[in-house]
Amino acid sequence: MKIATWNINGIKARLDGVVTWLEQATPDVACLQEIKSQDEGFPSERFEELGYNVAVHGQKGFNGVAILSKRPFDEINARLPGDEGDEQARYLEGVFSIDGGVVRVASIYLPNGNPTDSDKFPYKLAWMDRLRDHAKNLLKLEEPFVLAGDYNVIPTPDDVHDPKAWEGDALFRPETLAQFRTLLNLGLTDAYRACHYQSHQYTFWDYQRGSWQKDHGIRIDHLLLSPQAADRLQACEIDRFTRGWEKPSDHVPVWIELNTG
DNA sequence: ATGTCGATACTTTATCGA
Repeated sequence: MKIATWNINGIKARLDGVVTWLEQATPDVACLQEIKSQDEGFPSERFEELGYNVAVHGQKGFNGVAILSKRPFDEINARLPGDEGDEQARYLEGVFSIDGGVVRVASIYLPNGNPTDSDKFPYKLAWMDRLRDHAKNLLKLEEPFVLAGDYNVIPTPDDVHDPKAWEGDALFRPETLAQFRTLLNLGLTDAYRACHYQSHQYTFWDYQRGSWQKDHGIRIDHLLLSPQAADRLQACEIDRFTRGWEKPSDHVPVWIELNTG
């Protein structure tokens, strides 16, 4: 079972690219972030034509997450628990039947948090608290689950071209990295790190300053696996090639292959 | 210091968010 995540930076601007990638990569589940669309504006029909079931949690103009799945959804849960007043569309979870059980997949768009002297940074840290609490509850189910998305977290200096250049940024602040480690320390596995020892492998290159041409990237899109999912992990790869396409997203897809036998 | 995108609105240029 191939499960992918991709921050597409606007579905209206990226529809043709997403369709092309889906036809080439043929993921069973694709988690999308930053759709920047309301539910009713999301082009579900284009994906249904490709054989996908579609779940959308949208918002006008900003944020927004979706899940495309070749298997039917047994369950769909939108919104991260822990703050009823949070109106930002950043979390969507689907449950799918596999042979002998289920697999749960979440599409996550973790807050950016910049500038760090605004209320956006404490919002990011609080959101990470909520994600950790939610993950802790999911772990009690002892199911395979995958938390996939744009974490807006550079886990270590090995995941950025120039650590100095990102010093003080919300994606690389010590508080952010500590929160991310706390999440991992519940017993989750960073799928890419489990499959690759190479450092300086990126999933995002800024549109500015020729970042792509100079390979000045960061690794901020992650798939975190429960122990039951990690035991089934076969592969994890970054589809770098989409960054060289016409009208690219600033992020590229990351995917795993899970043995669901 | 700046460079780029995408979406939005009292749009045709500025603003915000990233």
